[in-house]
Amino acid sequence: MTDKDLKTEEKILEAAANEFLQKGKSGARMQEIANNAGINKALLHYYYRSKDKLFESVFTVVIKKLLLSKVNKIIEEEKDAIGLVRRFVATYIDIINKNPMIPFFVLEEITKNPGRLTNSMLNSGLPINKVFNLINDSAKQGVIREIEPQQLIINILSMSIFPVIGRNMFQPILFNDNKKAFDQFLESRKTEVADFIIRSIQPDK
Amino acid sequence: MTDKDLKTEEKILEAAANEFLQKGKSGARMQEIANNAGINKALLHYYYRSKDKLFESVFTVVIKKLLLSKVNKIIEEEKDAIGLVRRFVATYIDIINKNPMIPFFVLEEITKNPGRLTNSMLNSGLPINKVFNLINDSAKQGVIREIEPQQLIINILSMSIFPVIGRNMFQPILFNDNKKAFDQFLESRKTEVADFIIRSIQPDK
DNA sequence: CCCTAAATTAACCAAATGGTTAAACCATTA
DNA sequence: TAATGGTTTAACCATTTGGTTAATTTAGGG
Repeated sequence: MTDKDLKTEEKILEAAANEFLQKGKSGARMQEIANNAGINKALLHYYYRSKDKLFESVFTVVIKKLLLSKVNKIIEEEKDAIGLVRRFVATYIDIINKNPMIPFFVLEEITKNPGRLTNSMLNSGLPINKVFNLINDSAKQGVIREIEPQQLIINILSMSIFPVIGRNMFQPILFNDNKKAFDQFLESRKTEVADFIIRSIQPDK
Repeated sequence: MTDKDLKTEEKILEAAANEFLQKGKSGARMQEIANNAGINKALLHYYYRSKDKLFESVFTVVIKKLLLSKVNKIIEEEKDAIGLVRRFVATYIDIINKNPMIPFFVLEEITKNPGRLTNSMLNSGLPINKVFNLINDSAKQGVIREIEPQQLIINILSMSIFPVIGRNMFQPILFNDNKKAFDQFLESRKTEVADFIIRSIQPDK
């Protein structure tokens, strides 16, 4: 019982995640989720009462399980600004490459439904203050130049996330729609982006 | 007749743009568009046969009218890599700030419906080759360091576009949900981003 | 082996939604 | 002013869609 319970609930969540990630909240169809989970549609409502509730579950799982975990660890561990940039960029691009739908999915929901964040995600306690302090301290010690932490952080995130989100835009325009070339490009960015950033935050001599 | 024709068609297109920009293709409702245009729903189908056709019109207008025009001009005019970066970033961030919904709107459609690009947009003849050449030539002349044009271009676009797209994510997390502070932040990026980039592409001495 | 409670399904339902139709309206012009 | 053709509307329609209900199946414990 317990065994099959979990299996069914898990199957639903997985199918729902696929559907929501692919088509977004309003584009997703409960029937489709049921089909892909290999169950009757009524069972969806048996486990998760409504589409909204189901979405909520998927959203939480997707965010917590696939994004916040590794990131937090890196921030906690790394005490060196330059090293943090290197490790963060490499890890983050890697995570996103392996789950290319997630950033857009999260972005869509947060864009169309602001106020999502303040609750679950902000409480997830991502150690943003640590990053602020590290950037400021590193500047004071002359390891990097002075720079507003927000500017640096958003630059890093932008260059890590946006290329993947905008893949279907960039690949045709900048790579003749060559999938392999674009995959290589993304792979190379794990170090390229870090180098690009580090060059820019080198202290003025 | 002709006068009122255009007025109605225009009203529809405007209302449709608002609805599609706000809720996306699948979230948009024909009834809502009709309401906001102040007309009967049947009129929508009289002028634009279906939701798809209407969306198509909106999409084309939005892209051509609001994005490609100014950008092309800058690229055509500017012959200096550093100057191009400065002007492009300032202009682009400005355009996007004034139309913050557009990037996400375009992104959503292109993501969920790839193959959109190859037709209308790629034929719009944006002078991407000019940019490639300028970057390569500038590197050869020692004005900037060697860098893959794609890396540089995508870095520029990422840092210009993503902060606006991700506003509802960044504003709460990095700015205590202070709208004014974030507006100032975006404004300052018109020069900050250019500086950040230029520092990074300075030739190795 | 039977009883009970949870799991699962088939058949429905009501609301929403994109789309259609036939009639009314309005402006132009012959 | 009456005919004409484009414009606009009210009323419908068929389908889709999220959700419900009542009945059936399944599994485990006594």
